Amino acid sequence: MDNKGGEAAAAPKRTRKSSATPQSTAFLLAQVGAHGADRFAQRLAPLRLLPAQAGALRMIAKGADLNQRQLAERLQAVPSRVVSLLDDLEQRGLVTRARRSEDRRSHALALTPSGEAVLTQLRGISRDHDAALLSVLSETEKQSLHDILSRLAEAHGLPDGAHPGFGRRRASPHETDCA
Amino acid sequence: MDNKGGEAAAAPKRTRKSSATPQSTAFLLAQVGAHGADRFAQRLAPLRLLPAQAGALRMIAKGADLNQRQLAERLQAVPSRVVSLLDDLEQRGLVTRARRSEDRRSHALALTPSGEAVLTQLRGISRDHDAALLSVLSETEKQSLHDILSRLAEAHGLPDGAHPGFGRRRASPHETDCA
DNA sequence: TATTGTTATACTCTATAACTATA
DNA sequence: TATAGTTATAGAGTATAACAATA
Repeated sequence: MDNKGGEAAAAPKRTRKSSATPQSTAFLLAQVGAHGADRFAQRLAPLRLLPAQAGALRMIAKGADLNQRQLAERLQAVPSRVVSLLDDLEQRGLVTRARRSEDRRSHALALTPSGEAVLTQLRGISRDHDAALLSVLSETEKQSLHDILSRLAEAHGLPDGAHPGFGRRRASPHETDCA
Repeated sequence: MDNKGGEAAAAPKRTRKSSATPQSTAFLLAQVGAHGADRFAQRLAPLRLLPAQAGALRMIAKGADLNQRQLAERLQAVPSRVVSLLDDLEQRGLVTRARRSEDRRSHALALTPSGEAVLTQLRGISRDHDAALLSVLSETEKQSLHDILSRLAEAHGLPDGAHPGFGRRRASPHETDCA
């Protein structure tokens, strides 16, 4: 409730300098990762986009003509969750659901021009977020971190672009800091 | 729903090799961090401990004679949440709440011998978890990753030992893989 | 009969705020 | 009157499973 808006805060309440027991790497990873995810969600808030919706837009842009089943799979979310995600995106004119002629059960998902525009904004936000989160690192360190994390993601079979958190909701009632 | 039990899975469904657009470092960080947190929660399940409870035990062990208000602060959780966390721990004889003589409003928290024993188990689990999560890295890389993450945690003022996820619940209905 | 998408129900969880007791 | 802890309530969000339509 104090430095909620600060990016690289200068006044932590309780520094970890004096910590006799150093935190485990896995804990730090989870801690920093979750913090970053929260900050990212806040950056997304002005666009009225959930992290999972941002992921959906990226997925749709990449793998053209996905149907909802496939999207759910790649997002690691249940189909009914994808429905509510897409209901919103479609209503706001960012995504279209088109019944396929071959198989009229399945919806081909595609971005509208507005959707593409939002995706572009999204990319900018991602870049800003990355830069802010890693600002204290040297270029070499950034590179090294990226390499290591890629290796870990691959080693653990984490599907490309699918956040475990996409399944969850993530939205504090009072996160209107940026808006 | 496929490689849920595998640690360093050998058969990812969708490798990230061919990914034309490399993931941002922040995304990878969140992705790997969340995955690790999930796995850790699973390791905790047999002990019937929530991640936040594990954090509470560690906090109580470290800062002796905390009261609930202080614990809530360090855990970045709301006081009422701490109550339910502790209700369980106390009922199971891992933690004691002792009314202070100086200020009878405040409860001095302490670990029982059973609580100490669980804490020891916890440390073992943490070590195992760390080793498993980082098994594909060289010693140099592990060191490098730890250093970088520590720097990031400090730069962003993340309080030592407090997970942003401690506020949330985290417990899928069907996570009885390990048990 | 199997599969895609949708809806609806039931459930879990969390925070807010009222409440009690101490100070 | 202010603070520590507790309780209760209300609100948000998810998954499960039933459903409708296609195949």
